[in-house]
Amino acid sequence: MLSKKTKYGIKALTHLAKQENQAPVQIATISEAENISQKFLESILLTLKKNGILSSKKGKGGGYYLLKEAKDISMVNVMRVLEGPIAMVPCVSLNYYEKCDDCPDEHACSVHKLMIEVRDSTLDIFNNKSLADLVV
Amino acid sequence: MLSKKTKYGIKALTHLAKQENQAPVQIATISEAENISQKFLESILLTLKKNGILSSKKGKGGGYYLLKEAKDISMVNVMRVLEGPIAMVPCVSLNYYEKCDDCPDEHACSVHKLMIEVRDSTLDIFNNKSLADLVV
DNA sequence: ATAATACTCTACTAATCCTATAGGGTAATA
DNA sequence: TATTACCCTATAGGATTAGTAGAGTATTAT
Repeated sequence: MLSKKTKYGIKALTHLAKQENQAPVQIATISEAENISQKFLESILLTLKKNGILSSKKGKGGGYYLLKEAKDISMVNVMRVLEGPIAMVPCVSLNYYEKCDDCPDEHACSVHKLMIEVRDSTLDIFNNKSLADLVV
Repeated sequence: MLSKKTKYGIKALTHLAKQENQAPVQIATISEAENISQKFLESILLTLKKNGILSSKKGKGGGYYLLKEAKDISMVNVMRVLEGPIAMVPCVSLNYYEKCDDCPDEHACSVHKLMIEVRDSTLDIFNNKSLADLVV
C-alpha cells in the first residue's frame, strides 16, 4: 500500500510542476489546492528538499519550487525518497538489500524469484517516467 | 512491503507443491522445514483453506494438501487471498475499489495515472504465474 | 532597521496493523 | 477409543502511519 506521504508528495510535486517559470508556491497554497493537511505537507516538502528534488525560498513571496525541470525529475528517485525501497521484499532490493532470517538459500526461494520479477517491472515503469509525464 | 503472512504462505504452498501424489503434510513439518512459527503458520493455512486454495485431512496421517494441481493455482489468486489488493492505492484497485477523500477528480490525478500502470504490470506477472512456475 | 512572511525543527499522540503467542476445542483416523 | 492433528478465539507487544502543536529561525519587502 502506498503511504499518504508518498501520495501527497507526488501531488505536491505535480502542483509545482504546473507553475510557470518555476515560481515559488507557498505551502498553504498547495495544502488548500490539493486537500492536504498543512503541517503534514510541511514535513513532506522538507524531505523532498533535503533529497535534492526541490528547493525553497524564505520570506515574503517565498515558497517551494522545483530544482530541475519536471522532465528531468525521475519518478524512481521520487519514489525512493518518499516511499523507500521499490522492492516488496528486502532480499530483492537493490538499494536496501537485507538477507531474510528464515531463508537458508536465497536462490532456491520461490518468493525471492517471484518478487524479482515484480521489482523489475515496477522499476521499469518508474525509471522511464518523469514528473513531466504525470502533469499533462 | 510484502507481509510475512504472504511470504510464509507462498513458501508453504511451494512446499506442498513439491509433494508427490499431493500427500498431506503436517503443519509441524512445514513449520520446521521453512522456519515458520507453527502457530502463525496454522492461521495462514487456515486462510488458504477457507479460500479454496488448499484442503486438509484430520487425524493420524493427516495434514494439508493442494486442492488443485500446482499449475492450475494462479499466483494472482494467492496474492489476493494473502496480501489483499494488488494495487498500491484503493482508487485503482479492481477488486477493492475505494474513492480517495482528497481527490475531486480521479482522472486528473497524477498518482492515479501512475499507479494504474504499476498495477497493470504487476497484475500481468501474477496472472501469468502459477504455483508450478515457482517450484523450479 | 524591522515587521511580516514563510520555511524549519522537535516532540508528541492516537489509531491502526503486523506478527506473533497461548490455550483450549473438535473432528477424524488407525 | 486414544491419539493425532486440524480448528478457533482471544490477547498483546511493537512498529508504523498520519497527523497535531508549538516554538524557532531565516529572509525579504518596505
